[in-house]
Amino acid sequence: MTRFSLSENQLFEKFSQVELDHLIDCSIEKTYPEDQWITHYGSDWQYLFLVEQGHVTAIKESPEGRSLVVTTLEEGDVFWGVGFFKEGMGMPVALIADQETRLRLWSREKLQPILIDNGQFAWDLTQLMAERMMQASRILEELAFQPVAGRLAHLLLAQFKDQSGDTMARDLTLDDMAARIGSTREMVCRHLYQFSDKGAIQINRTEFKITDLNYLENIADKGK
Amino acid sequence: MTRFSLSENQLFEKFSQVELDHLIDCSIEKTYPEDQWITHYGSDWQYLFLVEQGHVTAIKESPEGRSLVVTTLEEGDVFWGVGFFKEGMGMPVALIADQETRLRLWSREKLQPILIDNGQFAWDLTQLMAERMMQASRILEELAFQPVAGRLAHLLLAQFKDQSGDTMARDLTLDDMAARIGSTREMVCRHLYQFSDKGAIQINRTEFKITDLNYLENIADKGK
DNA sequence: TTATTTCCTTGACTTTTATTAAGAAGGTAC
DNA sequence: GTACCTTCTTAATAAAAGTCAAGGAAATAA
Repeated sequence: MTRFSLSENQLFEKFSQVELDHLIDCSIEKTYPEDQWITHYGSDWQYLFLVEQGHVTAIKESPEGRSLVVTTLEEGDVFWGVGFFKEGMGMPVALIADQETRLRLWSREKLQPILIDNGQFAWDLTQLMAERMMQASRILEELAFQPVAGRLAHLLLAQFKDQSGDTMARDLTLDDMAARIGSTREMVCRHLYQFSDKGAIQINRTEFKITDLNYLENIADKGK
Repeated sequence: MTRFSLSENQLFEKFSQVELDHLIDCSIEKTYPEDQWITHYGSDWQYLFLVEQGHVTAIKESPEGRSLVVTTLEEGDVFWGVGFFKEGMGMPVALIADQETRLRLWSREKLQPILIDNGQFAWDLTQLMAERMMQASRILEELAFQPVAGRLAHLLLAQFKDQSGDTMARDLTLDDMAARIGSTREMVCRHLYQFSDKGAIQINRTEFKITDLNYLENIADKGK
């Protein structure tokens, strides 16, 4: 049943089996069906968790209905609510299981004493936090300095660079892409066909292919 | 000479005098003249520091010459280069002393063993990091969902709300404001006079006054 | 004081992005 | 197959943001 075990994550690899067992004792295992909200924006959610199975999207939503996907969490990823660190701080994003997902959760209450007791563990956690901070920083930069075309080119490269030249099914909807770059489906559609006009990609209603990595990289690097 | 002492900062308040002395022994004190660059974007800068005196601006710059002020650090604030946590990670912002500034710096090398040894210290540091993450999150939200007018209104409120009704000197230049909200001086100027047309502020070349907090708050809350 | 520099203001114009609306293609359920 | 639903596509239009250019006010230096 376990798809992903604690010891495989960098954050837990330094623990002995006994310690791991204790950590598991302190944790809650919880399964979320597809499209279930794990926590909402603004809620005081005091957990740190490991994605043992499935897939989670962290998303910001504006009251006008626009949304921005900030990060996605895969099997083996560790994430947290800010409330885990500072009581009373509301979630800066909502978390949604976009497949059936199993999380292993630790409440602040249970884990904090262990962290304070184990400086190495706490230190390793700061490193994870630093990585997340860099992620946020990159998004910030794109949003501040890059036009939509650049952000879209970057997204295409990040997601499909390794399959460059292959014809792929369009598994991300226009809305998905728009949410990842902070724009609208229409803009994404238009820019995709613009890329196509320039020969950078080939695209139709259901599939597409990257034909000129170089061009996309140029577009993505504008403003960098 | 010391304007700000270690023990005044929340991060260090739990240490005994002996420990504080040791921390000071491990640190480097460095003074930067006005407008000096403390570190550049992208550099592998492995320090955590306390601002003992002066004022530091953390800024992102695009090659096209636009810039975005991400945060400002006052006396007593603690900040760090990402390299302090993860070797090889380049600074996501540049740091500039915008007055004569004295920092107390700890290299990763010197402080990491102390953190690993002292879980409480490491835990307290994670809290600071969580706060910074929230800051970044708020900027992200504004940039993604709020138009320039909203971001500007928010800036005015954040900076001058408490002096609402008073006539103030315009100490922030248009460029300063533009950099804080990710826009251009012309846009800022235009929106300021637009606010003035609506009776929300009074403004001339050298001074201004907030006359309708409510109006500004409405504008700032659009998209929230 | 005069010269010089920095900063503010404005209008005209361009570019980018978003909105609205309509229709078509593909997939799914019956 | 037909009806229905979702997603994609495109055009027209509007709104927002940015750029360029010019001129003027204030501050600073000589």
